[in-house]
Amino acid sequence: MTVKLPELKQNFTESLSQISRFWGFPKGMGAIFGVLYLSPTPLSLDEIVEQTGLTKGAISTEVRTLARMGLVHRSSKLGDRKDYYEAETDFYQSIRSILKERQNSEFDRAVRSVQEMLTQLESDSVSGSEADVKFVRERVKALQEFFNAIDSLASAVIKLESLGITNVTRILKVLK
Amino acid sequence: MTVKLPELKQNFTESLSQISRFWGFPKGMGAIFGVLYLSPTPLSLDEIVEQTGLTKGAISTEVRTLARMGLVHRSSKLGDRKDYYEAETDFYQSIRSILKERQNSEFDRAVRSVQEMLTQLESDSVSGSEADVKFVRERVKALQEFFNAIDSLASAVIKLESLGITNVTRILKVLK
DNA sequence: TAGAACGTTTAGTAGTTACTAAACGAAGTA
DNA sequence: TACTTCGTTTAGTAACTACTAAACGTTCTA
Repeated sequence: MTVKLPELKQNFTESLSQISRFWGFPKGMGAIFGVLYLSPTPLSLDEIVEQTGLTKGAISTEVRTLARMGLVHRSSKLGDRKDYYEAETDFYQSIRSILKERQNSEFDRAVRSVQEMLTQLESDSVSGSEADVKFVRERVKALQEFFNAIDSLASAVIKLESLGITNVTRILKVLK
Repeated sequence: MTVKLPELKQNFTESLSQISRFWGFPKGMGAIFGVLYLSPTPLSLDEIVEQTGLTKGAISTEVRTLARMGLVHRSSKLGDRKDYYEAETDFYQSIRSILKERQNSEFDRAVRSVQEMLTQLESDSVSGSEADVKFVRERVKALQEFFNAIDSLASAVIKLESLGITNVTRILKVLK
């Protein structure tokens, strides 16, 4: 038995919606990316409206954050007042932009705050029983080191300049 | 100028709350983990109530999901009816449990769904213009390969048996 | 100038989430 | 037995989120 292409496309966008929601993004974002990703040509805002069922307003705002994350690109044709959007197909490129975007975020602020605590703890400027301070210092330090490791891993991914999937497989071999 | 230890601990748990929320978990979870992580001894439910300001009910449920993720461990003393909780300090161990937990989740279902589409597309069981089908097939395939790469990376992390941070640094050197 | 074709912003809403307060159950103790 | 002392479950709520519908501003066109 055969499946019709438009039907399959719809299933695809639904899957992307779920994935989007799972990672804490609005499901509409996944849907928008989905239709753009499966479109051979860039789509206008109204075409996205038609294919997702969302309203212009919602798409207008969500497409902007998608662009900020580097997952879609906005372009325009000469002599055409519409904006056109297309999906980024290099996912590693996207990851890079997302990670850059997350820089200077609430997350980073919190991590920096932990870093400051550690320096305080290491400079003996914390009052309390010797043993207690030592214990807390070691725990905080361990967490800080973990954060650093994650951070290095992230920036390592950022540095992977469009070498694609083969690179990841290379890493995995090393891990064996 | 010096800071008092309890004050610093409180700042710490607030930072963890923010980090928790950033990753899509309730901020209470971060706070609970925070006080457990900075406690030299396992804490009872009521002690956590006291230090976080949350109610027993909330902690009861959230501590359970923390345990399921392997971030805290529940234990009990003989002749003491209370349960005691302590934080896992091997973060790589925790990551492993979290990733295992996320297996069989909504995320995985969606990914499998995409996998099924791909097999359909590759077995010529999709009706539509030749060029269109080909285009969609290639796009879906690229996404699928990306998912596989991420998945391999995840299971590679799972396999890192308590080798700690040095291992991550090893990986990073390879990436250079 | 009026009007159409865009994208954006705003006000309002349905649904969800992270809690609290309190009832509940189980298990030990007098 | 009744009384504590635990942890759990449930009902309700305040705050937030992802939207919709519609007003709005801008730019092109007649």
